[in-house]
Amino acid sequence: MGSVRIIFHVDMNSFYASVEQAYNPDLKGKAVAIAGNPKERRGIIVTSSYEARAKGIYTTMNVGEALRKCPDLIVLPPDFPKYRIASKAMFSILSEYTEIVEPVSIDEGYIDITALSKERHPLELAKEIQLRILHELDLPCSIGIAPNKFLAKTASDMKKPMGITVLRKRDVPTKLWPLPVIEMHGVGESTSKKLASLKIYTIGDLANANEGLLKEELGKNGVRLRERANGNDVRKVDPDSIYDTKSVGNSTTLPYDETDIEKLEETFERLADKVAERLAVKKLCGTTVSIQIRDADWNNHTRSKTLQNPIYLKNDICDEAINLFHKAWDGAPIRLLGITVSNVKDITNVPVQLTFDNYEQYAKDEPIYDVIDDIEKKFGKGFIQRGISVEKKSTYASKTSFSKDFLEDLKD
DNA sequence: TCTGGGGTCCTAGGACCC
DNA sequence: TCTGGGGTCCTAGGACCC
Repeated sequence: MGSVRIIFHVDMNSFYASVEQAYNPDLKGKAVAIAGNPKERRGIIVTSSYEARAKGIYTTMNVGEALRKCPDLIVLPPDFPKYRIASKAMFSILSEYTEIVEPVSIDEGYIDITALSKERHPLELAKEIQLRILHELDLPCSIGIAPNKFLAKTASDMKKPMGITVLRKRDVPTKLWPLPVIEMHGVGESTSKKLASLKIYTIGDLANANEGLLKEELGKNGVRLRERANGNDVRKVDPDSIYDTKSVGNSTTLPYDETDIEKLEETFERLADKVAERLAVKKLCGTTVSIQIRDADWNNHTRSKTLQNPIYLKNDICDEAINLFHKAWDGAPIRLLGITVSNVKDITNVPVQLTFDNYEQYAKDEPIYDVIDDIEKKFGKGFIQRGISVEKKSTYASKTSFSKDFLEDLKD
């Protein structure tokens, strides 16, 4: 039999607000909220201190509304560099105890302390970690202790702020089953409605529901949720999960619903610039470009295109995005635009994409050099802009990289 | 309560290949 | 000749989480 694991879920309490309060003690004990962009319509509350929550402030609330409800609310813009520093410090405390640390987001993570638990009582360990984070970083957190990720996560949610909760598998029928099914992580509004139509209202109903029925109505997610409702979850704590990014995107809600194509194209420029920048930081490139369009009625549309060769440059991303946009847009006012690059790979494992400026230094010893020469003889120096790729012992020209004229010419 | 921006995972249909 | 089954990739949309 596989032995029982012991997993902690560490969840920082109202993280952004707590970090602000830690940096500026004047904010302690006060109603503090972090809002996306306090002056524009996109200004919504992202996090708020417990003092603010007590006055009816909640996440996603509009800033104007929040201020009406709580006039002395201190609204701050987010300061991500600050939060990242606090986050790193928190995870570095966790990694003093074990290497099996999995950051889930900036303010929460799992650790597997099964091995450590031979020497130390898990509850004592949790108390120590919680107090260290409080004393060294001035930040409150809640910790869930359980034999798997789902139960640990559920447990950390049960007591906030500064809670420590143990949730054993044998506690599931008494502590979880009576709760409405929407309380479960992984069940949102849509799933809970679907479940209600199947007369499944509580987590207990879900745990004891017919598996075939769930599979039929909700696909594999239904089966998985049923497992979780029974307290089962075999997912490992994976320290490497943060290193495999699947996509990089950026989106923005426009100041007002927009129909002006120039403004929209400018927006795509900015989005592409940010995506390119963030890809560069992560040393990634990708083959699929998607755009997201949200109209005034909150209807979302996506369009995507998968290319032959991965891209990462701002202009390449922007061109693809604008092309997709023109194919999809019917002229209706637009509320939000987004660009995402997916199917990403590490840029160092990908054939070098040459530009006119750098091809000489890369191509010197490669057969591609002759090809470039030939092309330049035919079309003049400066014709090649990008898209000659060099791989060990093989060369190819990217389809998407040359002008139409050039492709026409190749036909004969 | 009329809603930001970052993501992940899943599904279903169609194209295409063997 | 109009007919199987399996697998992979692409696209669009949806659900969920923080």
